[in-house]
Amino acid sequence: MPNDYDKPTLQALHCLVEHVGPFREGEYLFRANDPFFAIFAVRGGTVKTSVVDTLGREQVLGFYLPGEMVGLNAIHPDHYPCDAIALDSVYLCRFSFPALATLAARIPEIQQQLFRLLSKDIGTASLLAGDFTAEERMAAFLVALADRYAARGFSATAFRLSMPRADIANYLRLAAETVSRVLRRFQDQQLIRVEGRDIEFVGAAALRSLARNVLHS
Amino acid sequence: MPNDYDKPTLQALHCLVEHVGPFREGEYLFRANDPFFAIFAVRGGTVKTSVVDTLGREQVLGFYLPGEMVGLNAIHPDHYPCDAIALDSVYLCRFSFPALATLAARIPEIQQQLFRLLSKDIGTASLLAGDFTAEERMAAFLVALADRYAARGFSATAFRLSMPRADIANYLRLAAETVSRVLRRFQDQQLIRVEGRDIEFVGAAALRSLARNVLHS
DNA sequence: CACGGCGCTTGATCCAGATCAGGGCGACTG
DNA sequence: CAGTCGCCCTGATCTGGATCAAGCGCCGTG
Repeated sequence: MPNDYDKPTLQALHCLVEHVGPFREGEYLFRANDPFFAIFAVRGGTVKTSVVDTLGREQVLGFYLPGEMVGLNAIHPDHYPCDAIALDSVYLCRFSFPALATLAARIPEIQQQLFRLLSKDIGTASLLAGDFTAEERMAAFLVALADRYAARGFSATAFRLSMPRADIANYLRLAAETVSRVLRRFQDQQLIRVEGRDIEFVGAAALRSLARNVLHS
Repeated sequence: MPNDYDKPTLQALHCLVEHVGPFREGEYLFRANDPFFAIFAVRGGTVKTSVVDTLGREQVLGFYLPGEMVGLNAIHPDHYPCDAIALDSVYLCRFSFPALATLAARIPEIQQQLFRLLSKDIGTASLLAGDFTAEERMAAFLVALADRYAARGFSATAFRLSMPRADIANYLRLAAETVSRVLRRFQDQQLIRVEGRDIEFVGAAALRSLARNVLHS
């Protein structure tokens, strides 16, 4: 979250936040249909959200890195519409939503920030929507991840994927085999270096131009 | 918008709303990158939103029926991220967003309602995201439309599509030819009756069961 | 250290839906 | 009312990515 609030605002926020964790890999932060009561900011680790349909098939909705908010899509239905699962060791800040909404009414900056977070999620949700090629989707995924890491002060050219190939594939609506093949092709074309879950950008510009159409023109 | 607000709330809302229109078929309500200043409620007609990528190809993001809100996804980037185009004769209510946000800070019900509208859009944005068959997507589209019409007091079993096939196809990430073929198949299977843009549900239950997985299980 | 199991890769085949091509029909327009 | 232009339908072919089917390296476990 932005850190340019004034003193009393920070203090108020401090009162209603609660540190939770660690969650271990595979643990649920919340499950679909749990009653909605709080939103979460990731402090450390990575979270994935997903729904499972009638019966079995999982659908990955998103990944959340440190500094990002989980649970905003639960405000409307008033219960969580998806599962949230730790991909590694996850630490969170929990914000009671009723308390936060009350605070938002008193402090316009908070309200504004919430509006912005919500509105932003509408945009990112429609990212994976288009009909793009496997290459475009993969490039967009990598570039978006890099940018999000960069925004938090991590390296934008080398990082480690915290999710298995199967989850990436599912998220991008591809088969795991296709993810493998596309990554290999990218490596052959000197766009990236891949080693297991470690990614290094070599031709960031070319990668970005592939991603351009997806990251929504 | 919900109509169970108390008197002073209604009065306040009344002050910052402005009736605009009519817009004629093909006219723009706003364009991508226009500065954000207001959100709109559709009073009559149908609006589609879309983006066009570097150069040419249009991507339809959504359709808005009477009673629905357009422009919520512009709050975050602070300018409209898409075009909004009238599909027929469109009448709107325009809400200045700064004024609305100020009001929301005074009246918790308004704030809550805005949060809900925003959160709801996150959900619907991820509807078309899954990897579903052409049949599932089409069924989901028809059922969702019917439900939205029903929610506004129109018939849930017979309605007129206000958009051309090409827009439906684009929205569902299908080819226009596929839309044609699927509609015909539905008719052959006694699920619907189609005549040009007029749709009538015959086997609503079967249609719903097709749509079930998409309308997100 | 052998044994499984899991995550990842690679190759071969298959198929849903895109694309290409053509035709019909209703609505404006001169 | 003939001509044109959109929009819609239908058939034939093509293709990107799914699916099927192995193999391979790595790690935890008996």
